Amino acid sequence: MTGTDLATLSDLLAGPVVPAARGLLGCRLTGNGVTVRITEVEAYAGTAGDPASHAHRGRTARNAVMFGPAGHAYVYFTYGMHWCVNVVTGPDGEASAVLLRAGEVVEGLDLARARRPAVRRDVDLARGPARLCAALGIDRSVYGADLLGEGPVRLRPPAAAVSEAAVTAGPRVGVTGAHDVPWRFWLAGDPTVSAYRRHVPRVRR
DNA sequence: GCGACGATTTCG
DNA sequence: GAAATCGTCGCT
Repeated sequence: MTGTDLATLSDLLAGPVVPAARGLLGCRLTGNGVTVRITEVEAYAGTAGDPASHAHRGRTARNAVMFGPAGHAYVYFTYGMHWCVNVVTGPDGEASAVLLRAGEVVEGLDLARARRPAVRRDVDLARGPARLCAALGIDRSVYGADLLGEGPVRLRPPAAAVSEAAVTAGPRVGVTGAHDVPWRFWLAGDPTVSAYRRHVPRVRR
């Protein structure tokens, strides 16, 4: 993402998911008084051949917003306690999206600390998709919101341009399949990037 | 209607 | 290493 205006960002998000994911690095996401600079993302394709995507088996009530226009928030609840947020990408009718996995808190530090009482180091405030949502106060109410609009949760272009050389790619975290697809992107060396963990199936009892 | 499991985090 | 905790989706 080298452009600095909202229209450029909007156009990028309406295109293919991988460039959109790369372009989201460095963007700023503000949620309820806390702003993060996005440092780690993952791309998810729609129904076409990405078994890790929530839209892989087609449209449901939960993933419906993924099939809509780009720039809206796909928020989902997981593990019975955590929220995660995606930015919908691609043309209307195609269900691709980018999971926001981590960010650096650049505004509202005290508020973020209050929302994440267990955290000791500031770099951990939004280091992980559910942590990022907790720090920004994102929950079900944000589902479907236009992030390029003027709501309580807003996505804006980078304050400073992010060079392609600063971006590293690797396999996505925690997904059940498609370990060979390098669709996780992060800013190399940034301390707020989350740790890589392979998917581990839960043990039944 | 029922049950397995998850794009996770935290604590021991 | 394992618990916490519940919405979602496919059907055991």
